[in-house]
Amino acid sequence: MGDKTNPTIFDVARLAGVARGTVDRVVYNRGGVSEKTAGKVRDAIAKLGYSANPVAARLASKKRYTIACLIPEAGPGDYWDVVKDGFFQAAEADRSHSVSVSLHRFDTDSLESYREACREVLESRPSGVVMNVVFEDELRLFTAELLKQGIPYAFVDRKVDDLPYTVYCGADPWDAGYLGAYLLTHRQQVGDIAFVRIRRKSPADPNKLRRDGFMRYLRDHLPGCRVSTVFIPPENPDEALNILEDFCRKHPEIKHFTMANSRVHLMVPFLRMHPDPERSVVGYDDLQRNLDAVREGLVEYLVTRRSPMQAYNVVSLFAESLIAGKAPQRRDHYMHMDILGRLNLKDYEL
Amino acid sequence: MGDKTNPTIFDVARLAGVARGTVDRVVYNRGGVSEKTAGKVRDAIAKLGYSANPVAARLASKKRYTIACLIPEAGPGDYWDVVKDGFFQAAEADRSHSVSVSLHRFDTDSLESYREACREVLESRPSGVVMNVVFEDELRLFTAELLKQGIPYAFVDRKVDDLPYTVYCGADPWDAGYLGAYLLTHRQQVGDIAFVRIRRKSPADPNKLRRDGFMRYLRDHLPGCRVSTVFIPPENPDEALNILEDFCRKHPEIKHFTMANSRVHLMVPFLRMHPDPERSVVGYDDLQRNLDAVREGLVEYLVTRRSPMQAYNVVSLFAESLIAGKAPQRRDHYMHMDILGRLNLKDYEL
DNA sequence: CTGAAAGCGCTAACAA
DNA sequence: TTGTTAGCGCTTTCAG
Repeated sequence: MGDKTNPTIFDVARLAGVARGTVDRVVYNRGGVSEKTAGKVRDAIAKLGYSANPVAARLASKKRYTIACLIPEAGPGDYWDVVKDGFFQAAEADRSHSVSVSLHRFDTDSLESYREACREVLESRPSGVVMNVVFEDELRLFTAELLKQGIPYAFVDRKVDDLPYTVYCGADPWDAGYLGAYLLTHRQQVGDIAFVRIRRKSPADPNKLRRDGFMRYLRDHLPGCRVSTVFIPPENPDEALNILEDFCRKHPEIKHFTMANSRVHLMVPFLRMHPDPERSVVGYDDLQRNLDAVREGLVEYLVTRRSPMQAYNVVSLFAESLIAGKAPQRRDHYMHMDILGRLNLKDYEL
Repeated sequence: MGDKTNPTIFDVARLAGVARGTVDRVVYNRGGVSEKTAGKVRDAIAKLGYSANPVAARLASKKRYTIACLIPEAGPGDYWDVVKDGFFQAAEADRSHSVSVSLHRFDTDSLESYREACREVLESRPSGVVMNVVFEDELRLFTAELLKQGIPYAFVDRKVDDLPYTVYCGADPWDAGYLGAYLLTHRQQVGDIAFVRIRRKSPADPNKLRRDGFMRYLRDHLPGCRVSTVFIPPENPDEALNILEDFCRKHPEIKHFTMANSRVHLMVPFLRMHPDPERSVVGYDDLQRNLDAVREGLVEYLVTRRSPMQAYNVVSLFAESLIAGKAPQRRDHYMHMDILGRLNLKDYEL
């Protein structure tokens, strides 16, 4: 058990008969090295099993990386707000201050605002871009431009599979929907089900896959079950309350409710005013307001993944890959879906 | 927004009018500094808001820390085996190779073997000790000795609250039991319940708290419910099968089973041979064999926390604190309890 | 008790 | 295209 001290760039240089700088150049393919010497260096690296010491690299490097985050606008405590926090936490966790994060937001109801945000991102000449998928066609145009400019990008939450992104962190929305349906109906006497949706101005529909998964579970396990949809406005609690009350007057037999988006907390006023021990509600995502609703017993289960951690992960993995100058070990990071109920809420945190 | 470059040890030294080495001495209270200069240095540190750059520290430091892990013996894939993997992963993740881990195991049925293991640990003169709680009285003696020798220690999984440990990572076993009872009985027509236990040679009972939590839930929510206990041998699958078959012949009405330890997989042969759609089984801990049982539909829910990650966390937090030479930011790290069912198993991993 | 200085392994700017 | 070298911020040894 000799000194298990790792080979250094110096050892490689000596073995290859070149200077340390040259080794560095080939390790990070910075170019400007003849194929012949590069080969010698690569041989030496292989022979010694060398891999760069990231601690030393970070200390020596003064380079700064800026990651542009292109995500939807959100009010405080909303899903994308929490995600944003995760981004910044990752940047702050980098004690060497070599990575920073910039935010570019758009209105999910306005393609024009998305275009504008993309333009902004491009202008800021970032080292990389982290984004979500909303307007897929436009996004393809955007990534084409990024590719042309040599700017790598990563996806959070949703992705477009056939694009050459660097990393992805997220949970499969279809599976989440499927699980949600299970939690809502399993072991239950189930009549019909109410699917509560958000009234939107645009036809964008970010939660389609969750809904599909949900419906698929029902088709598989409760073929006779009927689903009624009801739309509520996100910005007007009173109106939402009225609509839900109205809906329940018309469908007094419906005891099972779900929402596919992250805002099941919008149902809270209604649920609070009309308690019903037979009712079950299942929602998604770990917003504080949703957790509160579970704690209060208004929502039975939440299907979640750690959204801040998910966001944290993309930027740290992405940054790592930028700094290391190479693709990450693993490209897709599927987050585990958590089942959150009143009894396992206590120690749920980032 | 000038250069937000952090103050360095050099800045502090200059402001305090001392040498860098001296600053280092007071930062890590290495001693050998007059109170007067130490005061000046502390003032300078406060004024500049200085905090050491861990990247540089790690690079410069040649010191090695060895963490002795004192845990029960375990066969491959058993709970403590998985935990052990987490320990080693944490040591490996330390690219600077400054921390290493050593293993000291004992037989949970033998106080003498525990004493022997403690002796071993002491002889190895480790920088710190990570351990679990089995023989509490003996453990108190051991920690007293550690204290005397100035060796800090951390707890994993279980702890003794009133001891001056450095860190703890674990989940509250009582809460886990409470949650398990909920998952087993909620929304169900519940008759009596079978509590399957491991036959042990010694009176040690590591899962008492889980059982207490479980029982408490029943008392709170199903006061009429009766619980029958059945003991199976851990090392003899055939006998276990017979015992369970026998038990079920005598109690055909019992449809709800649970085990408080990590080895619900011991029931698999029985469950496989006697399928019953009305039966529910709830177990604990994320052993591969348990996950397989869930995947196969034999066990409905598992209450888990990420055991490898939990182990990984103690070691890295503990190591961090050893290296930094000070108590960690947070001492108790309660892990979130996961609810694992067939539908959210897919992306469950470290 | 305190200061000075030689690294840790790598990066990046400059020279050759 | 390649070599050289001055740091990055901290630790640690050796003098004083």
